[in-house]
Amino acid sequence: MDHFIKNIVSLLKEKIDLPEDGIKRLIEIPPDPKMGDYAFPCYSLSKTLKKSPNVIATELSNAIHTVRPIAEIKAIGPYVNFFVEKETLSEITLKTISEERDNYGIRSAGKGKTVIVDFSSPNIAKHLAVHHLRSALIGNAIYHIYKTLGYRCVGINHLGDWGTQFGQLIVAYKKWGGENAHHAYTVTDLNDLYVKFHQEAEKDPGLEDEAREWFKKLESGDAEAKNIWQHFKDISLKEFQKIYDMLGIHFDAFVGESFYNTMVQDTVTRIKEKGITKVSEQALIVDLEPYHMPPCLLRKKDDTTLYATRDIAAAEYRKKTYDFDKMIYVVGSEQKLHFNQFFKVLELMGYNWANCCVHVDFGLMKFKDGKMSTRKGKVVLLEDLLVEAVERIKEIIEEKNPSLENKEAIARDVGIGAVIFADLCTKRSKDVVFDWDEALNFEGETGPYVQYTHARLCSILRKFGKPMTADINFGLLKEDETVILIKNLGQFPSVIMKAAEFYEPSLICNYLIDVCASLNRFYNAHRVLSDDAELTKARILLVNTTRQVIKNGLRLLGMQAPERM
RNA sequence: GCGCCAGUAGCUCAGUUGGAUAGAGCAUCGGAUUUCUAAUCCGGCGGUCGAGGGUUCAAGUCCUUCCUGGCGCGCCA
Repeated sequence: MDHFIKNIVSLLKEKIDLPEDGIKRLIEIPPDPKMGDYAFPCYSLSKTLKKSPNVIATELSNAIHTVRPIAEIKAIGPYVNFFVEKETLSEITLKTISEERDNYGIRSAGKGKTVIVDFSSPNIAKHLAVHHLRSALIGNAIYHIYKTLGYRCVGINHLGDWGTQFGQLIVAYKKWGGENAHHAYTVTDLNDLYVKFHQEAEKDPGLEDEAREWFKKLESGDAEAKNIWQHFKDISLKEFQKIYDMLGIHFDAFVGESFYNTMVQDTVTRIKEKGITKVSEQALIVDLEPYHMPPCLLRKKDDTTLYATRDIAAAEYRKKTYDFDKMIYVVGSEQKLHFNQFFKVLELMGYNWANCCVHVDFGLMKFKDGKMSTRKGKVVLLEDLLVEAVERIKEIIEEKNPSLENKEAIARDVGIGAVIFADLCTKRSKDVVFDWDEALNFEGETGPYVQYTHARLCSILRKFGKPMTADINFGLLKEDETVILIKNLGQFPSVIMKAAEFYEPSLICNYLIDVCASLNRFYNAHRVLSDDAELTKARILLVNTTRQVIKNGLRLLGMQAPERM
């Protein structure tokens, strides 16, 4: 907590020839609370003072004296260790949380600044599958994390709704679409048409030309082509929305690639005017050789543009429309090179905001025995996974808490939450191997563990049933399990800051696991409700603030915090 | 071939600006409940941190070479 560190720095700065900031940076938290609450390592001083760090630590600890709220100063090896008054620690932490409630953790670091989060961004006319999960969940979490830090956030779903494949689909639809005319079209039907097109195209290569023809019509605004394409888009969006609703994900804008179709020509002209383009093998490129990258292709030899061109146009448009301070692209790491190239082109175009663009990449999702691929039909549909997770939770509820009211809704919150937590729990950069059993295993460090802990706390508060107060005797919260928990609670704001700095939602997951583990240790060792009214009041405050922190943390991840389960 | 990412306990992973004894969960073995939800908690077992070399008082963390796996490398997105 900043409060104590400030006090420690002011004690140390009298005796140490280091800037305040330097001292502050060195202060750390000892691995074992028995050693102290904060520690100052003396290694870096030993060079200038030409003494061993142990000697310096001893001398320093003798030279400075305790002042409230620092209770004790002790040299242990090369460290000066500080013990704070537990009462003050508890009071500051718990009062802050119970005053700020749902706002605990909110900061104003981003006040007045705008962040764009470009995430999920699936291709239309295809199902959302489990490998689409990561971008959606990581992006959603980052959106919430930045919002908590006071940024104005704009969540954009950059739909893949443009390209030659829509020419193919139109051809297939016109030729064989009647077969499904007896019912409302679904994404499955579109998928079937897509597969059928590729089967037929092998026999009849003329189909590819027809498809190119239709895409050209689409590009030039042909009414029939546009109507059919719009129909595909409507069908897809309707299905996507159903999944986003299940996941509790909201976008501020669904703006697909098609939207930039009218702008790309101007964009290309602007790039050309900068004199950074050249023609190579009939294509228009930006040579990135000086930056040790392959060239960025802007226009194919048939004069049509590529996705890099559309990305540049989109970036220009977004800067103009939203005047963002940061733009975050949550896209798989297989596109790392693409983003490096495209950011470099923005820089070469002279946009000083180019370095405000960030590619937040993540490892890909694979099956145990190979890659996922829509072409081979080797995918697990996202909806199937979510439904299965909810079903599985329902069985567990039936077994453990059959009298629970509102089982459906709670199973939904817990099942979906389990999937969200499992996906966000590992660091972004790691590849994830999808395994049904693993994805649906809810024991140990999982979403249900966190939600269950939350539900138990709610249960205690219900049973207590009286108004709570932060006006308690903080001296009663003194056991080891209690103090560790309180210290954990106080770390929440800095964990959010760190998660934002590294674009790493997994830090929130790890933190919540920590808090819950501390809580459960406390829960097992001490009774909250007892005949001792003062002690009960104090522990109730601890229970309520812990509940609040868990709830706020889950919200950052896009998860619900059910009060019973 | 070149570039990027990953490699830590049997399995899945923490360990971010180099610091005190490398930590969790799962699995396995043993224990805790007259109790606020046992979807919990405690203990045992389990490690040449992929390998070698280097920098440093100090390296899982930084540099370097190599090994393994994944991804990417001009007209797909």
